[in-house]
Amino acid sequence: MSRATVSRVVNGVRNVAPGIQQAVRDAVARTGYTPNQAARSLVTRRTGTVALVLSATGRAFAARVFSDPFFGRVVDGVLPVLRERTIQPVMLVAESEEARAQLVEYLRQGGADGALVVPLDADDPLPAMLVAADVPTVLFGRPHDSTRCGFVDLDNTAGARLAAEHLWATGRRRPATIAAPVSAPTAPERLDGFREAFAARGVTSVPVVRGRFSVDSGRRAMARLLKEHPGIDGVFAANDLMAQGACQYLREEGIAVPGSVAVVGFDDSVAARRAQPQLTTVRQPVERMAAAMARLLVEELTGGRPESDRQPHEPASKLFEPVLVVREST
Amino acid sequence: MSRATVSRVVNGVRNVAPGIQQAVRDAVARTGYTPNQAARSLVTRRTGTVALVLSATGRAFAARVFSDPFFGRVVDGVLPVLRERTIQPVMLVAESEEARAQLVEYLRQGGADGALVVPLDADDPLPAMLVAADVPTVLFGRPHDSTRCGFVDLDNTAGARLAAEHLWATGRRRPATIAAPVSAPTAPERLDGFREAFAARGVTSVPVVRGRFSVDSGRRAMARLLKEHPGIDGVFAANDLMAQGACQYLREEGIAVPGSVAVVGFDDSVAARRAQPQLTTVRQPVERMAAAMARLLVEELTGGRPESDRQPHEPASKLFEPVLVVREST
DNA sequence: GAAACGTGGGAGAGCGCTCTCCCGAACCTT
DNA sequence: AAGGTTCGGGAGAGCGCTCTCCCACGTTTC
Repeated sequence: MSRATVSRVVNGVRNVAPGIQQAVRDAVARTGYTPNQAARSLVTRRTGTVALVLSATGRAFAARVFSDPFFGRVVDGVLPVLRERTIQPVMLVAESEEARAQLVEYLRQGGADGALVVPLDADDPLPAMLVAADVPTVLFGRPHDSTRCGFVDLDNTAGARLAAEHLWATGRRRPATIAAPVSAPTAPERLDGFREAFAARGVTSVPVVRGRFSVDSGRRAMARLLKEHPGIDGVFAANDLMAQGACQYLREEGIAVPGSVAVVGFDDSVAARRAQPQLTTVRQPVERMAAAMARLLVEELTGGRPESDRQPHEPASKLFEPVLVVREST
Repeated sequence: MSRATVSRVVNGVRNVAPGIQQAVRDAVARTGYTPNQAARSLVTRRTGTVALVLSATGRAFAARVFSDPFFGRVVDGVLPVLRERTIQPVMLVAESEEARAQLVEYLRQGGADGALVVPLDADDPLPAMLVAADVPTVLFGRPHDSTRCGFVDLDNTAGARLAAEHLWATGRRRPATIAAPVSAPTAPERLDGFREAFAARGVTSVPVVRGRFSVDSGRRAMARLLKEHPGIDGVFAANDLMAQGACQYLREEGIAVPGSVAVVGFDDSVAARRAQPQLTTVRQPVERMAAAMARLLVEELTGGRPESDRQPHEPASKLFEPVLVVREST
């Protein structure tokens, strides 16, 4: 029997007589034969693999990533989409500049067919590097520079506006906000959206303290806010973890939530439900966004580009709308 | 110029005249040439890649993994070791039975040179599957069955004993423990170690409630413990997150920590320092253990086995001793 | 000055697959 | 019954590297 026939059976291409098919399968099972991935991708120019890249500069890498439920949600969203298509998901991390270079090299050498990138900093150079290296790439969050690649994004401005309008509607007139770190991609939108919505209603001064997305930083931010602006009656935090921290601090200080101060979070992560009180928050459908991101990439990969008309790129993207979820903290 | 010369320059093997070397480098830079990884591994039978595998059965996969600082510490420990040797780390997850099968297939086809496995359940079949598939494997935690492969482990019994002895030494005579989920690999050792140490001192009845490694489950466990055994004066939790939850609950109920009830955690993760009060805890050097795990695998991979004397396996392993860290909660 | 040696570079054989031909046999069609 | 049309299977050419020969040239040695 020829290699060709075996190949046909294994890959399920063309017709092979059932008898022969069975014979091949038996032989495969008997000998424990495994096709060599390297040889296969050498000719197919495919690895059947997609990289999920987590990019964060600076230290305390793991602490940043593995304490926030956010990335877990991304993983949860991406996995089913890839599994369903029998694409092997591999997670890559770029925790330093060297790591980033190594990673780009790995991908351009064909380590994976494409990359799903979750940048944790707005000025992350990785997306641009990948696009320059001709790696099919889809981002979580709009690319900040002119990098032309696919992405999914949330209308963060609208989300922040939702929070502001809700606080306004429930009678809060002395708002403050615990903003994201300046480096965060979503920081400006969530901050400005909140401020502008209040400005439009005549409230021009909104105290801002930056947090670092953690529960702890939320506590500290709340403490500072309260010290510098004792009259505050409504707080919008740029994620649920910080909102949770704010609530903890307020209650410890004997300040009623939502009685005296209302708190709105962002994301609607598990933390929002787990917090005491349960958080009113702006829902970001992370899992759905991540799934969409994976689908976008898969389409680009299988997009049947007939070799010739490979446009420089035609970045597809998808936008999501936030929704306000009202619970106990407002 | 021949391909061979280029290959020699790129891989830095043998002597190549400096002039020629420069010429090659220039050409590479100019044309943006990138060697094809697939072709290379086809002949070298190496990918230059090591997989860090996270295996967890059951649902809420991401929630389990990305909310506990534990896995982040493993990553932090593994990365430097691999980076230093320019081995590309790829993280793989086995979140379902299918995923597990797919993953094993991927690795035996040569998707990576070896696997570092962190099983979250004691009865995880993955390690055995990998060993059966001839994938060089090193585990975090002693293999539960007769799987012959390398591993690193902590003396969990000794750790639990440390906690017990400390509680005893500080005058606690009515201990209780918030144990790990039955499925956790470390559950029996940490539980039995604690009980036996007290039994040796004449305290035979130690109430046990199972938690799920989360802050929340720690709170609930503490609540139940207190309700069913109001006299408790010392609690040992199987990880810091649960200890933190226990402290939170106790303080909310107006019970002084460590005044009325002392609390000891396990791991010495960031959560221990962040908790209020700061946790007395049994230190598990996760980063060092993870680094050792990576080194063990690298040695097995580069271990110069001269092809012929490939023993069935000679599993190397390394054991670590826990240390008690006394802070404010006792 | 000839033989021995070392050193840099080319030729070419694979690595293990996939995939395009191509050919023989069986099945229709008129 | 002769031609055309499937259909199943084999042969063999690569995919892009690495690595072992092997050869040509310069350098040393007696």
